[in-house]
Amino acid sequence: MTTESTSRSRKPKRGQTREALMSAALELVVKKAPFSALSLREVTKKAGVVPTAFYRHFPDMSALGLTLLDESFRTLRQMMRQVRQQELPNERMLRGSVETYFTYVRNNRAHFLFVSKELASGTPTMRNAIRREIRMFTNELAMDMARFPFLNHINAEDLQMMAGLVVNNVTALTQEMLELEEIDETGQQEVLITAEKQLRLIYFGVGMWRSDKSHS
Amino acid sequence: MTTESTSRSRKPKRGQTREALMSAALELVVKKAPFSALSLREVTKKAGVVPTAFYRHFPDMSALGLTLLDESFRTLRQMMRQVRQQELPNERMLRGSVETYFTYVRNNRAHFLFVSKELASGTPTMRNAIRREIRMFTNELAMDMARFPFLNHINAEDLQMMAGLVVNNVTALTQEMLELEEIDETGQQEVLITAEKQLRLIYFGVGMWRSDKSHS
DNA sequence: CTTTCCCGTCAACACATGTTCACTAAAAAA
DNA sequence: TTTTTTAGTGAACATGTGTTGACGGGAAAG
Repeated sequence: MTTESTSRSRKPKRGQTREALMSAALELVVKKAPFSALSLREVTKKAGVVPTAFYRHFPDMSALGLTLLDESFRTLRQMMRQVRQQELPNERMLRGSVETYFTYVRNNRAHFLFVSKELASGTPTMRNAIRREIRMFTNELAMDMARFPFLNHINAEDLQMMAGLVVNNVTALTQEMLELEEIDETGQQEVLITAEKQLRLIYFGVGMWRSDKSHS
Repeated sequence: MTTESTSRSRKPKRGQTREALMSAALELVVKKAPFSALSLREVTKKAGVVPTAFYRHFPDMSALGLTLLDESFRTLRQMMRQVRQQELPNERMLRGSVETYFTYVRNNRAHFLFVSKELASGTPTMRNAIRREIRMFTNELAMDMARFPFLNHINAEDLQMMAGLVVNNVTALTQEMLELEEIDETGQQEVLITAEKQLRLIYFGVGMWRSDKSHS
């Protein structure tokens, strides 16, 4: 027995209350409302703890929110790393990346949902943090693309634009996927196929790119 | 004098309270929080009316929300109509459409912001209504594209996919634009340029589209 | 051992919230 | 005109909220 688990109203829960608070909040966000609509008491109740215990771990709700955001970012970066270390771009790579990505989304619904909601409805602090993170992803993607042989005739600015296009779409499709029931296999498969098609269009459509008339 | 405007604690405000409530709520959403975080009393206070007066116009807050959504949709459809009745696609059309669209966004910040926030953080009812509306837009766009001469070799399914790509991106760029300060002219100009570039890539990149190997 | 400190509990507060009810003045209908 | 309907007000309620303070048990440090 590791923690003397009588499980019944034992008082000090050995630092695991903090995590209980975090996952309680996360659950509530997933199945109820934006984080800003959660009340401290609500969270502590769901965590099985008295309201005042909250202050032992966080100064206030917004601190909890930022911690949750950090945790989500860790998930996101881990995903990014895994997607990036795919091999160089042959025809198959695209499908592979898309699949690993959306598998990640499925396995981390809560975090993706949290970020997605906060991006639109969070405090300015949160929104900025998320948008900064997304901009970082975009930059990394642009750098990766610069290494693709069939894209090496594209200048840096256009690569950035392309990467933005990709990220915007993946983001949108992610939100679409998150709206689906977890059971809806066919729906999820459709999103995946759409994603692959759209990315294919972006990647290979860029081949037409040549110096054209208008704009500076 | 039309409405006997002594303006000072005059009692019946002739049906204009309803609108006051709506725009009060809209303002609060714009500069404070998601709609779900607004309180009835907060709204009535901002509207300059006693809390109980609310019930003369709406059964509860969620009804106000739906009304606000309706109003926003009217704005959105009007915009769509105006963008659609642009001429057929020469090189200039793209820029023209992009400009009219984002002008609309600028002139209706509140409505676009409201919809954008509710899409992510609203009640399921709201989210579904918005997604349905967006799907409608996408379909109309696909139909419009079908009439473009240089796209008439694309089958319906791919057109739908293309339209989705366009809508996803415009949505994302809209949110980006809404994050900018209203004064930030250069920032807004940049978004506009990016938009045009990205759309150009989508529209003309599709020229490469030919029956290729993989996927069903 | 004793002391310290972490961490959960309980009681209590001041305040904001949604909603009710009865009341009334103006506008509209008769 | 009189009557009815519409749309505002005020007092009052039960409940939910963030936060404070003093208390105490168990784990870790001395």
